[in-house]
Amino acid sequence: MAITLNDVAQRAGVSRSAVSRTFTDGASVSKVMRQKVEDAAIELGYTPNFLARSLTTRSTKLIGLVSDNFHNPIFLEVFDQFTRGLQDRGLRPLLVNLSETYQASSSLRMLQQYSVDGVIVASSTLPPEVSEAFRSAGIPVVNSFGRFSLAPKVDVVGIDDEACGQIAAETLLARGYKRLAFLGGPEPATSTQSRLRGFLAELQRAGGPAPDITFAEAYSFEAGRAEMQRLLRETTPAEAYFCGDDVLSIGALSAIRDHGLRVPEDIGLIGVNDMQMSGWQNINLTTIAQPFAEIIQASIDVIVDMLQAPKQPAQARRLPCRLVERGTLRALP
Amino acid sequence: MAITLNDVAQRAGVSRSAVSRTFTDGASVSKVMRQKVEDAAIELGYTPNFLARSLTTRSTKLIGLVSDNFHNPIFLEVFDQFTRGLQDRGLRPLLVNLSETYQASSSLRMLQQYSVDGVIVASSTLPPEVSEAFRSAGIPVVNSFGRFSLAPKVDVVGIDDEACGQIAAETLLARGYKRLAFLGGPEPATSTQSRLRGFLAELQRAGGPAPDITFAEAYSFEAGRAEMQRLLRETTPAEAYFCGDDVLSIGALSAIRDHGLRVPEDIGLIGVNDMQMSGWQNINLTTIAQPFAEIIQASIDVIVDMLQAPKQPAQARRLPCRLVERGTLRALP
DNA sequence: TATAGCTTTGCAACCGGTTGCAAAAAGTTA
DNA sequence: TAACTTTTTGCAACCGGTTGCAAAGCTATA
Repeated sequence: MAITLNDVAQRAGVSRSAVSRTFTDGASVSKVMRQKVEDAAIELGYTPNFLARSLTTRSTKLIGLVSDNFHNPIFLEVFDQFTRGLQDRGLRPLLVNLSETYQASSSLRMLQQYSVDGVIVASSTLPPEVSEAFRSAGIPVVNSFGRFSLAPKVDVVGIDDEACGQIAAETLLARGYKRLAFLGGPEPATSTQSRLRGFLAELQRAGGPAPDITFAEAYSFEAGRAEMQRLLRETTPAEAYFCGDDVLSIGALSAIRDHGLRVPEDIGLIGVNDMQMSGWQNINLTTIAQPFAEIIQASIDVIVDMLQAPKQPAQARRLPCRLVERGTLRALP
Repeated sequence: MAITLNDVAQRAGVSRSAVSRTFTDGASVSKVMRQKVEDAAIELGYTPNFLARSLTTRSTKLIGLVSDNFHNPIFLEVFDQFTRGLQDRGLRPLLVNLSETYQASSSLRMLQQYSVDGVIVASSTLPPEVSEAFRSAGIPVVNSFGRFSLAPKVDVVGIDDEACGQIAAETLLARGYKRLAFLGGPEPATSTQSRLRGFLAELQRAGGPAPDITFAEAYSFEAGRAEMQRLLRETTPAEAYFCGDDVLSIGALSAIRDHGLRVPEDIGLIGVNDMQMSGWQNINLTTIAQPFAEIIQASIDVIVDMLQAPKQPAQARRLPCRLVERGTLRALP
């Protein structure tokens, strides 16, 4: 059915190896030979079978892209950039959706069966064991948006969550907010914990007051809204909230406005991520930007390096965040 | 490095075929044999190589998922559901990002090289030639969210865009709006044209007035906002706008509010899609829902059917849309 | 023109599996 | 127990490629 190497060889009247060689760069073929083969190939519409090739070359150019984060709007940007970045380097993303029902272990087996060259685990919420399992299986892996650690078991590229908390604290204090609060993402998430730690440390250093601390159920609009509704109902709200991420902030924002209060006049809000939507004029969220492009670029670089020279010791990279000022905090005095 | 069939055969003291047979269902193996092989396989940690297998079985279980729509928030939901649906059927999505810089033709060649079993083109904006190229190459293909046609060249699953326009017209008229307008997506997009046609037809049928007609540059927040800003600046706005899609509507909404007008008191707005965000309380967009889940399910069914019995004549399926009432249109009188 | 050195080519084995076929083993029946 | 079925098993060829090796073909030098 499909045209194979043999067909081309026969048509061109040469050996199979000759055809193979014209299609692998760096191989030695004379001009005449190459011409004959290419003519035949074009005539027949031949394209080499990558998977058959992978059998001997031991490289499929397939990269497993696994994530559990198919609900947060930031992931549109993340997928877009990952797929483009991989494509640009001749790699192909094999997508794995690791939502509740799917076992991490079965995804490992599956990606093994497809002989992926490497795996990118793009998630800030999956436990480190997921990435570690790939590494133990001998598959190059990088955990994008993962947690920083000094002696990581797998390569990690992410932001400096503590610095992020610190920036939030500095920003709020500089604007004269006194009663501060932390409205984090899911409490067990390591990103939540690190941001909280950085936030508290900076407040303490600056001699600021201890903030209220609560957690939303998830990094989602609904969870942010629900938690803020609860806070407005059951507590005296703080002057300003440092929220777990942008989508959560937007949920909180909607709860505050529905409660008849104004942002930033009555309550200030600062998020994390700077997803595109946060810049929309009807949202206009002040936030701490994650350098998505850099994180993704670096993750791909790490994987590509591992493909060439595997087995370097694992390393965690922290990329800096930066404040993006918009309209949900009052101005500097 | 990796454990192969041979290793297991040797360890179990049986032939290669025996091992192969224990791992292909429907093959004849005795209990004793199977036990021996399975023991050896577990001991060695063997998993069959899917790609090597595909060489003879001619099935990779790989499905190309190609899209150019990595910016519209609806595609998060779409990707989530596609990946899960495919996974549930033992298929694997190989993602292709067909943004500006990438040629459709090169993606065809690439997917051919990876011997994908089929391709899903998930886009309402890519030209039909993209899907058709796959079909001519003999690869089963379905165009999800594509344009309906009576004699399609490839299988299509989408909504009834004309009915969608009709629903919009009925809805607006029923609420007593008089000066109506159409603020479509990109003018050349076939979805835009069909919705407009349905909209106009229904208005005419009902004896309503002819609407203003303009188009945004893209299905995006910025484009919707920019076009609505222009309309507010250069024209007397209509009483209600039927917008190209939700994200465009939200852009228009932000422009209207920034202009000091209220929705729905001064201007009404109805979108298309019903993406999750449209239900957020601070957006609360009245819209016409696309049945995403059904479209995706049907698309996967179509592909799966084609894998079993290829070469049915192509067919276009239209799934019904339905009105979702929220807060951007005034109430029924 | 003979010889050495380099490049090009084809052969055959291999990558990790599957599968048709015939021989061997097991199960039935008389 | 012999003859006949049916099931299980291994052999060997094949899927579509790559690659080490040695033979063949060229070019350059003496």
